[in-house]
Amino acid sequence: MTLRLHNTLTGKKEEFKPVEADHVRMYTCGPTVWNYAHVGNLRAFLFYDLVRRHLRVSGYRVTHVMNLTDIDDRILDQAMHAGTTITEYVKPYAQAFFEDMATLRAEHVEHYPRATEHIAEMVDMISTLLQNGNAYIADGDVYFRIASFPKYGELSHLDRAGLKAGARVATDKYDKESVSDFALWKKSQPGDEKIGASWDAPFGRGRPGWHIECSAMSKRYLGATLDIHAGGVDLMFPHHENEIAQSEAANHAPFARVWLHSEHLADATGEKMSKSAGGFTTLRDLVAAGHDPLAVRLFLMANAHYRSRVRLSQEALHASAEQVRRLREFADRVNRATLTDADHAGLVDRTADVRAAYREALDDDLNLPQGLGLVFDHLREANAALDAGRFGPLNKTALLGLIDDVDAHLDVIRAEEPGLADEVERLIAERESARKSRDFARADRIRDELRERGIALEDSREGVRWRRVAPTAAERS
RNA sequence: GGCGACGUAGCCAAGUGGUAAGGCAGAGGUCUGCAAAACCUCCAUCCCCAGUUCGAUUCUGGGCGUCGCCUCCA
Repeated sequence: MTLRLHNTLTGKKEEFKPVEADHVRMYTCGPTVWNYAHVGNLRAFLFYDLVRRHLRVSGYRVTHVMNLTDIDDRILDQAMHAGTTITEYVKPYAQAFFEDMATLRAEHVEHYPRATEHIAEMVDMISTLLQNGNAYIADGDVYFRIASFPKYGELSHLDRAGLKAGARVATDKYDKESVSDFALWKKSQPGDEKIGASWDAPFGRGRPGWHIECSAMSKRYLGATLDIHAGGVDLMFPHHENEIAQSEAANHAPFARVWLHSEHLADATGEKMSKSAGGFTTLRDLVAAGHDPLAVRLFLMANAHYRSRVRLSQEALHASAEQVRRLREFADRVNRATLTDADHAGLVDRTADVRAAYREALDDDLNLPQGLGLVFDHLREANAALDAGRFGPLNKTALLGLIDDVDAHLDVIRAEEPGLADEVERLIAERESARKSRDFARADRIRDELRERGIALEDSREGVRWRRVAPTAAERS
């Protein structure tokens, strides 16, 4: 069982081997905090979460860095219009990002560096590039000289000729040597000082270009060579390509050994969800519409393989919610099961098989959808054994193990429920006494009442159970 | 114009050279005071055409369709 990952650099699945045997250094492109993250962004972030969780399952120690881009053209524009500084402007969105990640149960990563707090590192790297002849100053701006880096285009498999033939390469309004040279440093513009977007540098006062932050910050926290660098497919070109050029030209070392790119989330019409295009959905929108964040998590992470496009839809979200419900229902059932002396031996064996197969699916380029399919298939057999009363201690142990394995990635099963409110408990007791006296009308009234408040009751041999469900339509309107 | 991906049941989706996981939705049952949950049963021949092969959904070529990147973007 070895972990294999699809490396964009080679276009193939490769056995994963970090530089240091038991330690993985991973850098992932985080949010630009100029607005709320939309669910497409969140898909990428949850993909990172899947990667880091599975690396840990695989026995690695992980040092994971996710940057926050807190300076870029959009932020500058917005801060300018709002009449505030970029630092102030960005605050609520950075906070919202962390809230969203917490809501979606993404693990905290080791470092969340912000671009504006690492200007010194960027200035250093730009200086090096200038000294090495990989960069030049033109009219106060500093550009990377692509002609000095022959490997340029290797990641995105775009050749220079293709770039030039591109219909929409920016017109040469700057004094660049080549149209595709990109900015490392932009000289201060009139309004920049007022919004706090200007810094001193040996090559003139200004602000960093977009790409340099990732090169500088990854080096600062992880060193010159990363084991894994991940991001959305749209970052492949030019962002990641530029990172490679800057880092390798400055460090004279390979930048990232494995590149992972997650596919887009499409909106309901099938088009890429994009902030600039207007229509996009945030986590807050979905929650406000009554969707369970855990269902959103499962949908984004496991509805489809990370390298295939998915379309956001009510049906798919509902299907994910049902899957969460079934998994939790099952875990609960296993925990409460009345055990028999004899185990169901066949089931014990098959649970072990499924655990192994699940692990293999994840090891095969993180195929969580396939792994989950195996698990659901097995749930049926396990539930049948539970129904039949053939369920012993080994069965329980094995199945709890499987649940743990799955939840190591999904983290939707054992997410703690809010405590049982006293009032709910009282109403359940009340309903029980009504049922005993065969006053079913009253019993049903109580159950309906709770249902409207988002609590479903279920009667079973082991007694009454309750669980949280989406509030009914009557409740929401 | 260049590069690339995808097209599997009503919907989402995994997958393999030997006649296609799983989930949602739907139908019929078992169980239940009624429900719910759970279980049982049913529900596809994999866009089209040609080729390779004993055999292709899976390989090759062509076609049609959808989408992405080449520009800020997860």
